Amino acid sequence: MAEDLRDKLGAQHLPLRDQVLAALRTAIIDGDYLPGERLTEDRLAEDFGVSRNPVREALRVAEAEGFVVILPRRGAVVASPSSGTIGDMFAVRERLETLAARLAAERASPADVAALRALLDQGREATQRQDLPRVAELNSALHLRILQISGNPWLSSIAKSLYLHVQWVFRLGAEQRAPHSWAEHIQLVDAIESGDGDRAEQAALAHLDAASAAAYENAEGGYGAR
Amino acid sequence: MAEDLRDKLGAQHLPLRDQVLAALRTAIIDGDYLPGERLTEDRLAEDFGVSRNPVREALRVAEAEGFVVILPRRGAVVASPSSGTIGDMFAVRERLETLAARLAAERASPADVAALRALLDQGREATQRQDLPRVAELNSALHLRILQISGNPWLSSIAKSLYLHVQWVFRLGAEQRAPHSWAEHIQLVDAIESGDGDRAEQAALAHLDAASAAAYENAEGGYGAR
DNA sequence: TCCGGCAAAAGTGTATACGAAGAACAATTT
DNA sequence: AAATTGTTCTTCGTATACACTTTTGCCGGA
Repeated sequence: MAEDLRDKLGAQHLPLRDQVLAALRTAIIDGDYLPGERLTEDRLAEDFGVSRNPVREALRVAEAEGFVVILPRRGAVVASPSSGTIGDMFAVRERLETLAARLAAERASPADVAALRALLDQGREATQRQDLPRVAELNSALHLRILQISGNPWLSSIAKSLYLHVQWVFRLGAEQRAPHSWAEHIQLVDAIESGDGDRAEQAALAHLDAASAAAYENAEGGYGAR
Repeated sequence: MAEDLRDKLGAQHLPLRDQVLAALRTAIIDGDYLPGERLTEDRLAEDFGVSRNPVREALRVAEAEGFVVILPRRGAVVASPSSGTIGDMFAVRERLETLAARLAAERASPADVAALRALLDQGREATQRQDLPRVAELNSALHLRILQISGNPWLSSIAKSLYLHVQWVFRLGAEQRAPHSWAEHIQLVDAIESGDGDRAEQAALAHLDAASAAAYENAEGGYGAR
């Protein structure tokens, strides 16, 4: 029997609450809902065209992820990513993504490396076309892929969440730096391909330091802290 | 992350969903709900004596935290912490908690150090009394306190979540090691008090390595990976 | 005008009910 | 024995109700 488990379970049905959560996240990241803005359940329910229950469940997860703050009997407000936390985020990313790079170097299969190279090529091409949104997208894809190759689920899920917040804090500023950082990406993938964990970790560190420095420059124009 | 608004006014309520979530977490960690066990909403609602709504919201968060897996239209089952992830968890903890130790060393106020010393004393006392549960509790309290002193909210919240999972995977085994590890704790606090980041990081690393080694020994008797 | 208090409004927290649809399992038929 | 059908369980989304809390806005009085 060639029947797989994959569509055995109703896997293509995605619950409304997940759609609401995704929509809520992107709305917050894109700035449609501004930090400090009050998010009443009724309002969200109306915005997304659903009832209160899916909204409530999405809100609880969004709270756990740090996108909103829920005050008892007062409701939810969009969290305020004070620019002071940029340093905190990068400190954690530095620890986590360097580990990911090391593990990826030690475990990457040829197919994994090929996938990374493909992303690299697309990134170079998109950079030439000045397609900034696409570059940013590929940038995320590359890093996420490395996380995945590392094979450590904790690393992967934690860093993924961090990534969303990084994008939130300086949503456009980072895009402008992305082309510049592409050379560092090549170094990183080269190091991973070599299988040298130390070298990969070093390359990741260099990349993050550069990104961190750029982030601080762009941070000035960001949101004020509440 | 930590909004001061939270404890500003009238925040002593503690919504039911939070109580349910806490109860659910501890029930899973304590093994009252075993991995793979099916958790229907009605059943949980009855177990905790509440309606389905708080249960649903708690389940979504528990899913985000990795304690349960929710299959669309099938319901929630307790996640299976295969012992193979022990190494993954420790790899991440090593990166994170060493950073926490370093930051704590750099930022700890005298009051912070005093609080750590107090925990240390209580720990020594509890160890003499052979009060294992209390020792385990103080062990958690100490590490959590260091996380908090580090002042990095991301570090704190991520590591806190990891901690719960670590306790889950080898819930009793770790308790038996706890007395043995107390000497390492003293080294760690000493290093933090000295303000020497490198030394604190080193002490944290030594502690985690020892804990990791002990964990692997105890892991054999744990759950089988389903 | 400004202040204090009081009452209405808004909004969350919780419970309950109901219909729809998917998934699993049992029974029946071929 | 295999396939089909039917039943049951459960989630999913919706709707409604109500208690309680916080907020707001109004009103009268100084």
